[in-house]
Amino acid sequence: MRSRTTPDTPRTGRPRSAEADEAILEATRAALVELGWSKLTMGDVATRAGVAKTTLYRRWANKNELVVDAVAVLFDQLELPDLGSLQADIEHVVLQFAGLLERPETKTALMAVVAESTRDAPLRERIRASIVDRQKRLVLDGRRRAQERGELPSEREPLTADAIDDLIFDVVAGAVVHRALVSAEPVDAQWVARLSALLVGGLGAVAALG
Amino acid sequence: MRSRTTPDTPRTGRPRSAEADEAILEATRAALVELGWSKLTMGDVATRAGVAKTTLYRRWANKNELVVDAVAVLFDQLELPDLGSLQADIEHVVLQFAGLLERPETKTALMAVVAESTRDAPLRERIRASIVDRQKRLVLDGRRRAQERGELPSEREPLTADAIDDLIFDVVAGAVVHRALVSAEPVDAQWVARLSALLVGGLGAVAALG
DNA sequence: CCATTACGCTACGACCCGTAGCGAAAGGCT
DNA sequence: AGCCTTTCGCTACGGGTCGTAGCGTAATGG
Repeated sequence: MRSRTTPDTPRTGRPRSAEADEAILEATRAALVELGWSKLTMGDVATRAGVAKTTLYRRWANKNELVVDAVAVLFDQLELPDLGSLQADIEHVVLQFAGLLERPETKTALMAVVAESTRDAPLRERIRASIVDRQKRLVLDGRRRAQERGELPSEREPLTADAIDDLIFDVVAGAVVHRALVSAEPVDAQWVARLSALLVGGLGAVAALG
Repeated sequence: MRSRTTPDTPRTGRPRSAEADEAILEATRAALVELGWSKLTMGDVATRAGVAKTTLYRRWANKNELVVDAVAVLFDQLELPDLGSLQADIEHVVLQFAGLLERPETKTALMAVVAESTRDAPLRERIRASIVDRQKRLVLDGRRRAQERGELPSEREPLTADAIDDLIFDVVAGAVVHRALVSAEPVDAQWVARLSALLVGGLGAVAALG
């Protein structure tokens, strides 16, 4: 966590209510499901959480940061069990990610906060730290495992390896998001099978570039 | 075009001002550059366009539809010149698309309207018709040319061919958008070269699935 | 018991929304 | 020409949200 506006925890005075924290985040998710991003208001969230509006503003400066924190915890579920092959690992994590994007909270919130982040560097950093990096770690773990199995060669140039990791991440995450939110079509097993085949088949060609 | 709210063009009465139309769309783009999506207001756009606020609402029901129309024309620039090879065609169109996403108008607007469209089916359809389909046609043209050159086999199953088109489209568009807006890193020639190598190398593996 | 901070509550100015009502302008129709 | 119809600019309005200020009260630590 460690993300909301808590610059220096004071050692004196009444402490912040942890129950209020969780109630606010839960109320935010509920409001996202019910109203969506654009119709969600701070006053409504406060009412749902049984909390005064001023209590919200003591913790989050604006709607953007509140929603990022409310949605971020959902991405903690993402895991990468070792299924024995690169293709199986890819398919599993893609289906997991797609499952998250099916949820109405994330569907309406994720794109909205990313859109806002194009003009708000601190927000972009907050999203990166609490959501994006968590996904990216799965790519790194997947590549490491595939190398240990001998499915992928160990890249000699660390700079190139990083660039390929970045590419894979943008391709996988971007494709799933685009399929789910822009094309608005289901991320089903067949589509995932084709995507992972494309990746596994294409990785060799990319590595050959050097 | 043919997108704004003009259900049945009446043949009587004072006609709508075409100058006002263009002034409003231009003012909308300017406001997007200067203020971004979230701080753009209908009143401000009207003032910039030198037009009354009521004139806006006679044409567009809300901010979402106005912004979609204002941004859509930018996507008319996308073209697919025949560069002689599939890889060259891919790299060219990806760089073109990335150039569009670099512009502050599209950067702030595209994700925002897509986010809104998750709860607004008519808006989603409007985006699809005026923006997404225009991009997708490039994919179809590119595949047809590659087949004519003998770079790609002609798929026997039309259903499979459509599914692969969909996949390619989501992968390319999704990867570029994710790279530009989420990872917030440049879509430069080297990244594009790796992406197109991944695609060209992986297409064979996907086709082998049947 | 005192300093300090969080809390709930109320109230407030500022802003934006979307619409109504008006008189004037700009076309088509006969 | 005269009439009809629709658009235009303008003003004004109720309704809603924002983010903050001010207050008295509650909950900690020294």
